[in-house]
Amino acid sequence: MKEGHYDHLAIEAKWQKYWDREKLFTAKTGAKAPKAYTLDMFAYPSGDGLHVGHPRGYIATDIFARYYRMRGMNVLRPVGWDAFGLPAENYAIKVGKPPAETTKENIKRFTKQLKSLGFVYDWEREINTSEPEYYKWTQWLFKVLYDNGYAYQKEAYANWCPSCQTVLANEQVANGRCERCDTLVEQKLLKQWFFKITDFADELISGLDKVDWPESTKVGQRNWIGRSEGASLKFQIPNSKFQIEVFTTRADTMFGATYLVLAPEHPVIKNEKLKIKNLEEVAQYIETTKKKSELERQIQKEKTGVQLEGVTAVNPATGKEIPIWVADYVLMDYGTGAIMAVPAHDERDFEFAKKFDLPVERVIKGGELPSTGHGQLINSGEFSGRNSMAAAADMAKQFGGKMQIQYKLHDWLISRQRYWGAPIPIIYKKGQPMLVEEKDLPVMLPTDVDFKPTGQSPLLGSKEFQKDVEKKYGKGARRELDTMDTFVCSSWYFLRYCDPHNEKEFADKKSLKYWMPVDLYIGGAEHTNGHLLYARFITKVLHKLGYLNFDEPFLKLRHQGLILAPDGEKMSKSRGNVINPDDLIAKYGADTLRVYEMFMGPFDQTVAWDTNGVTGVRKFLERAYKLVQERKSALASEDSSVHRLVKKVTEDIEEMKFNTVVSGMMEFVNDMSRVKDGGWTESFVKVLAPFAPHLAEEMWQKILGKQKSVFASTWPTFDPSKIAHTTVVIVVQEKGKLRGTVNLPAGASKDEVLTAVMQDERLAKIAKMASREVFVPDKIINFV
RNA sequence: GGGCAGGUGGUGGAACGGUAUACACGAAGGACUUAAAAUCCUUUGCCGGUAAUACGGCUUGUGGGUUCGAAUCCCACCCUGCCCACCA
Repeated sequence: MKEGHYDHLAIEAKWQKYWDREKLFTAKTGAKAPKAYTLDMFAYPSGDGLHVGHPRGYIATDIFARYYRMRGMNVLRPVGWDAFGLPAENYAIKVGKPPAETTKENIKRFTKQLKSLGFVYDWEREINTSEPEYYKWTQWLFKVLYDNGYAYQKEAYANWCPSCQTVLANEQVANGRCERCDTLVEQKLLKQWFFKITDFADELISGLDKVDWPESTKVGQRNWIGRSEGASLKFQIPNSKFQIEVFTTRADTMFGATYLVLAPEHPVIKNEKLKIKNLEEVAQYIETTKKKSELERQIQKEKTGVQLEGVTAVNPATGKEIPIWVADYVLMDYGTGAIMAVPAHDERDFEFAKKFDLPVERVIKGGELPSTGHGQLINSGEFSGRNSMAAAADMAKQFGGKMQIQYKLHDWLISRQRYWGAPIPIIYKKGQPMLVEEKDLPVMLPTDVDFKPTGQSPLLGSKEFQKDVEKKYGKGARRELDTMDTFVCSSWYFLRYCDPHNEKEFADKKSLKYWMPVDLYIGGAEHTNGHLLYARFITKVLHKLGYLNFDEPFLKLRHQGLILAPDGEKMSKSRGNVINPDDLIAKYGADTLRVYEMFMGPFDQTVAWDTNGVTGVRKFLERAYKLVQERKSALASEDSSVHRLVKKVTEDIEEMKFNTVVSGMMEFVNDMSRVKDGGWTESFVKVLAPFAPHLAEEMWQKILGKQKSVFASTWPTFDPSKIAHTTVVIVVQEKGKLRGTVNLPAGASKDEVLTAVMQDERLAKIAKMASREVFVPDKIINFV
């Protein structure tokens, strides 16, 4: 057997059992020690298991949990399963077993994988969103929202995925396609349940100022919420009772509005009383846009449209009648689904006007058309001469409009026509919805269901589901058949972790007060406009209703970077480039995998997997193991290198610069191999411990002979006075170019440095030729 | 089109006003071995120069600027990745 080799399988199994037994990471609610709530975005237990990319974030939180523990903090590091939802259900359909069964199997497999990586989760707090003990409170949450007017039902166009056979929230549609299966999404008019997230739009924006999150994530949320200030204006259709309401951020350009444009879905078009002369042509246009819709909207943005013949509207500013068009560059989703077109000062309107030869009226002085900036108003009646920015509000008011704030954010559509989710706790009686009473929660998800999606809710055929409903709620009572979006389940799970087994409340106030908010949250950046927004919204609702004493759930958020396959592509089963952690753990050990993933590159950056790099890390661990064995009994005092190492590791962990922690430890081991001194071993094992916990525990207890876990020890401190080098290398430069170095005791004066320089013939020559020199103590002397 | 993050050896990256290329991978050579693997040792930015040293020059996407000194700060441009995208 080679030197330094260790039996990772035996060592890792042994210490994993030991940590379980010792319960070192069981969180204690109410303990005096400062709390550290360290959280991963919980996993959905898919059929594929973990690939090597998944644990990257978990390794980081595990490092923090162990590090905080050693710093004497009361650590909460919980684990659970986002078990409801489409991926789990689709997998179940694929293998032809009920999702409850496959989910259980998958969780078992995931659990084994997570344990094999040596993660110290507090398994006593494990939760599973698909179990009644959990979803009872998801349903309770729905009830709280409904009772307070934050949950409502409405008929509206909704994103329908024909493949998943369900509606989707806006956040689950990307480029007009279903985020899960990439199918083109259709618009369907349906009666659905919504959460009023738009009520919190402003708070969701302002709250971002008080959290420590990546700037890109904050920007992403602000853009998604899409707040803009403007005015709502009304355009009368002559000789009718119809008015077209538009939203504009540029009320100041009203005098330049030469036509109106309606979105194809605009309801007024369907009204027969409008007497559109070319109704057939219009209907045809609407039909074609519906078909092409999202697909052709990509980059080819050639404007199309049809005029509503025989119909005009009056511009309230000019009093002139202007034409009305239908065009798909106006979206029904945003504002009122209608715009006033100002071709002189808007690029899109300009393009449209050019194509269809519509009049262009300049109302702001200067610049080539279309000019989109502000400036002095012209051709604007009594407003001419004023600054456009300052005049906007006055103008809107003058012509019957009002100032208004508009958001891109829509209310959150939470109904799903799928089986594997929490049932919505609603009963219909004579078509009227009413809440299931709290004492009757949870509404159990039935098992007598063909869970394959059909477009109808799979719960439709269940007898079990409707059993006893009439007995409780009277004749004709029927349960709501849709289930909730899984993002509802995951919008509050971090609260449940504080008190996961509570049967009376979603979590008791004391536990919430003690643990929340989450101190460090790590997960993927893809959740920016989904989970992270929803979780903040739910927190704000519960805060407003007095259930919580904070209104931001995650104080510090960081995203781990993606790990790509060695070919530089995303890992996926279909590409066949997936690297499985199980194989690596079997061959090299969990410690090696952990350290390598932290060593690969900056934590938040995308990196490609390189299995060759893994062997380098394994070699490092073996060298370290061998060295600790050799030096354990050497008598010596700690020298400056170990103080420097402790400083570097401590500071870099805090900044999440794990890659340099590892390289720092590697350098240290390389240096120490040349020194016979052994006074550093304890501190070294301690700083290694969060990264390679099994090997460090082995070193600590078996080599250094300690009786207790290394994680029960205290994190080493460093003495700044011992860090300074006693001798320093001073760089000698000529006009900034390196010419040589001199070695001197630290703190040498300029004269002492000059004396040293003069002793070197070559450097002395340079010094004599210089007119002056720049001296930086202990660093550099530059002759100019 | 907009926003954000980046561009440093053959590769992942380090340094983020003060010796650029730490650490690791890969590659080359050597030791051990019948041999291979493993391990250990040495070399490894580019160009010139030399028998080999010595020695010199160049180099952090491109071009400017600030500075005694710039990968690092400022300006302009080019390229890559991610997110958003006809949002009125």
